[in-house]
Amino acid sequence: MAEMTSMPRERITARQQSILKLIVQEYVASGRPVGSKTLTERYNVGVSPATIRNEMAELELLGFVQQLHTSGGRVPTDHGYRYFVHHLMGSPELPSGDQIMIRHQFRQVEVQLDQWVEFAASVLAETAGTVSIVTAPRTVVARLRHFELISLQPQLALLILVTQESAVRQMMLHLPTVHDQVQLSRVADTLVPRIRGLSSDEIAERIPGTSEVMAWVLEHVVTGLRGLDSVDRTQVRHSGIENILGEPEFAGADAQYVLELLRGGTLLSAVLPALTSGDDVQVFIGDENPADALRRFGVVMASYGIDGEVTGILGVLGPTRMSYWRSISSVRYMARLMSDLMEDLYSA
Amino acid sequence: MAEMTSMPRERITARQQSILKLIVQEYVASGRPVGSKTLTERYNVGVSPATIRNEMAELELLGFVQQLHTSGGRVPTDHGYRYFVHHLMGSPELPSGDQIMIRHQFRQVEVQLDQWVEFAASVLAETAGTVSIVTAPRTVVARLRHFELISLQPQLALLILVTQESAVRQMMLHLPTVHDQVQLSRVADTLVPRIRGLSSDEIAERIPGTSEVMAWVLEHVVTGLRGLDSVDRTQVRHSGIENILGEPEFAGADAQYVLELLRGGTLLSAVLPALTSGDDVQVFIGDENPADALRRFGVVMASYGIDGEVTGILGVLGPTRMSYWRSISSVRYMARLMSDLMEDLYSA
DNA sequence: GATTAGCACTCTCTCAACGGGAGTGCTAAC
DNA sequence: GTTAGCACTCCCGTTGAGAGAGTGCTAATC
Repeated sequence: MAEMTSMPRERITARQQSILKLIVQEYVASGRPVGSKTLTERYNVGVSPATIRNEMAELELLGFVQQLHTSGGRVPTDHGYRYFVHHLMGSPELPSGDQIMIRHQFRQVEVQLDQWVEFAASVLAETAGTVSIVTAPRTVVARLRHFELISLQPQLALLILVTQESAVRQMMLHLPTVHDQVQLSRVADTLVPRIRGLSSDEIAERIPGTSEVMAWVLEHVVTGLRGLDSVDRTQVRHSGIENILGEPEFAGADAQYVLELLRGGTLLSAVLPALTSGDDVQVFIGDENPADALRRFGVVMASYGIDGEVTGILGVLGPTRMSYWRSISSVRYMARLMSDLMEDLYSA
Repeated sequence: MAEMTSMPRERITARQQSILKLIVQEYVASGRPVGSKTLTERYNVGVSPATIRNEMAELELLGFVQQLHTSGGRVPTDHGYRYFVHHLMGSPELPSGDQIMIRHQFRQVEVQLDQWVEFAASVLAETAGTVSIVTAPRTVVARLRHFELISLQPQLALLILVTQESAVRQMMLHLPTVHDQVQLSRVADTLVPRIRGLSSDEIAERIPGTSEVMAWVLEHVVTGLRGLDSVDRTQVRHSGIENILGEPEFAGADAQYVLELLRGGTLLSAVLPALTSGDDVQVFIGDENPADALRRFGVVMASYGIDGEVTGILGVLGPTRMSYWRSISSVRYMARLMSDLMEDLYSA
């Protein structure tokens, strides 16, 4: 079964192709094994059930479909899905109406990274009709653009960091001594030009040789920047669990399992290494998944952002019996949209 | 059934009380109707099953318990739960070990409102073992403390608002003309002292009579402040859906219903008007719920914050058959904790 | 030679029947 | 007032029959 991960090379006839296509479509829609008779009834293939049966038997021999029980209908194998995705599905593009609508919705949202990530997750879940997951983009290494100090109480200040990539972070800062807004502004005005454009490590080297407050502030600037270096767990959003609760595959306990996958980070850490930086969508079906925990699922993922600068990951997770057309077109479009948004933010 | 919302006044004997208590506890734990025999087997009541049966018949007459089917075990009624909560449960307090642990965890989290709200939701879900919901605190009316302008691109700036209550909001600002950081800082320095302490409406009146950029900036300060006036939809967090997925009450489709309640805001808008500002936890059981949509659930809610200044709501939602002890103690403690955190922020 | 009609067969799914188990109310004895 | 015993009720898991859908095979047809 290991060599199943390679692309199928078998030649099958045009009629077999169209039958396979119908089986996949029908099974995805109904969730029940597909028989020869239902096929002739529901679609107008030009041939009789008997002919379909012969072709089905052949398709089964080649490993594209499978019988769950003797004399039950056929169900696509992972292999069959893969063939469908590669050769029969066509090029999945979201209807341009949907594209415009989504882009418009994003204009309504407050221009802020957090919001985008969360919103992307919910839009993706809805258009794909499955569970979605989106990580906040991660810069290779965060560099400071600006920071501000705002006095909240005599010994408590708000520190606001802005990176080159316009990621923003706020932190409370308990000060060692009493300072008012004027003093704090002076501290910021002095420090900012000296550390602009530097990474956390570079700033850390310069801490010595400044006053007590300044050292204190710098120290927290460094920790704050460090936090922006790596993917933050709270910055991974998922959405759309309700979409799979109805599916027969996920009766009760299995939905819990999916939540585990999403929340525990299993999905991400499993998929991450397999995600080549090739700029298109990647599809993992059943057995092909890089982790055993995902063997029963279909996963469609893409990275977004600007190569070498900021990159994030987004994608969907569903039963192997999912609409790959919807999923792929949705993921592809969302990745493109998020990349565009990053471009807007980053191009200085 | 409407008068059921009032507190039960019936006098029942001490033995009936302890039997009712056992029925509630056993039913909450097992989920199956409780019979006289199981009770004597599992707990050592000093009497025989027959006696228990007599007492149960009496309890049923009084409306505390109910038989779902003839000759099935007994199940508490909403009335019975209410009596249990009021008279039999004792005073629910989280074990002090848990209290310390939770408070400690909050120290680890970044000091930021968003984070607190999200974290509170997840902690509450876990300790209560149900679905939780937490709203961000809302100020009666937001008043500006400070704002900053940070240049991102020649015509794009980041506007950071800080309210008196230390709520922070960032917004992207497309500028009508080109400005650099120095110019923007000057704008901020000029405006801040003139509008400090004012609400959005008060600032709106002063817009005329300033330069083009200033008017532009002020306009956005006003919209930004307005956003902080009201509860933001994205600022309502819930957590713990996985906790109810396993329960027999929520096989499949019903879990979707709960998600609807949480996300659509039905829960909040139903419970909000009924939440008197009395500072303790409020419990709605089944029929007592202010909205029909919640009739099958138990809801435990409390408001937190500082009266008249900042208030938010938090609570849990579960099947009527839920552990009210756990829920109430968790909600009570979290409300207290969040209030303390608000106090720290607000006391200037 | 490919296609199709017909047929016997297999397997799942639904539904009714059934018996064990748990619980009840009642009566009579303690 | 409490309890043992008993007849009765109802749920629930199992079983078995029949309907429905699907299959493979063979023989006839285009």
